Amino acid sequence: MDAAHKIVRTEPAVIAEGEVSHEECRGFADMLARIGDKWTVLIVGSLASGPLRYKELHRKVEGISQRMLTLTLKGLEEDGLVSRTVYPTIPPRVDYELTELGRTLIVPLATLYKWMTEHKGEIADARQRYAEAQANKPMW
Amino acid sequence: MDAAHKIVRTEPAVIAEGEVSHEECRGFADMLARIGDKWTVLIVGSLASGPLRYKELHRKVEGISQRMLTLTLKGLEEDGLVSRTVYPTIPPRVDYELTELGRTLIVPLATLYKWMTEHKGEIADARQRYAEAQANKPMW
DNA sequence: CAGTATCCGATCGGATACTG
DNA sequence: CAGTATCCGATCGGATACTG
Repeated sequence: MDAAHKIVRTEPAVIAEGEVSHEECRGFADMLARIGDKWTVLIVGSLASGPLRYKELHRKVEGISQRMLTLTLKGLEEDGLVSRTVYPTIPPRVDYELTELGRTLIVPLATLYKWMTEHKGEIADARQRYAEAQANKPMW
Repeated sequence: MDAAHKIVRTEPAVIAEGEVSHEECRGFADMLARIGDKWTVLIVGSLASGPLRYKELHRKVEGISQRMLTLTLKGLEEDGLVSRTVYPTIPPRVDYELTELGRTLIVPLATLYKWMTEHKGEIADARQRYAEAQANKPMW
């Protein structure tokens, strides 16, 4: 059925100027679920300056629960963005570090971060205007 | 209490090389919840090539429910990223269009998109390696 | 056409207690 | 120290029916 699927796509290449196929969008959205996740970004940001131990991360990423820290790190490790190194000492020590792939992610995240810092004022203004417009709408 | 808050921050400026304060990170994370949202990105991408009506968006962003389309558009409008224009005809017509601010968002999203397309192969490989490593771990 | 309202299962994610 | 396991309320988000 994979073959049948391929036959249908008779004109695979150019879709339109700047347009993106449905499948590509879905893949994009799926990856975004990981990359765009709040804790993921905070953890990657924390590891940007060098490797950290589990507890150091827990302290640095304020507000994260053990559960979310562990789960998010597992996801990052699975995606090859973070490496996990166990030192079999007593007490045990585990270091987390960005992989080469993980370090490349810092660039687009920094771009996003820059956009946010540059436009957060405008967004705050827009929200206020929106709130006022909403408040003035009902007539009573 | 806002004043008291300010007095505490006696050394506001430089935090460290590349470091970001806790509050900044939180704001970053909060904005990410909007910007990094799956439907938000898909809608902004759909509107990148020009304004669309509600139903056109519904068709273009495959798989979105009316509920999520409406809610996400409201959020984007609230943040000033999308404008909503109502034509009081019968039947009604409503156009959604990226604002100037919304159009600036395309740049960082394109950067992220580029990163994903460039590295999705590596991520897929990493996932496979991880899955195999997991499968080989238990000894039975 | 462009929504709104309601219901309701699924996932998220914190809190807490326990473990190699 | 670096987790795992369990519980459980909160939010997410689809499906469906209805409306100006």
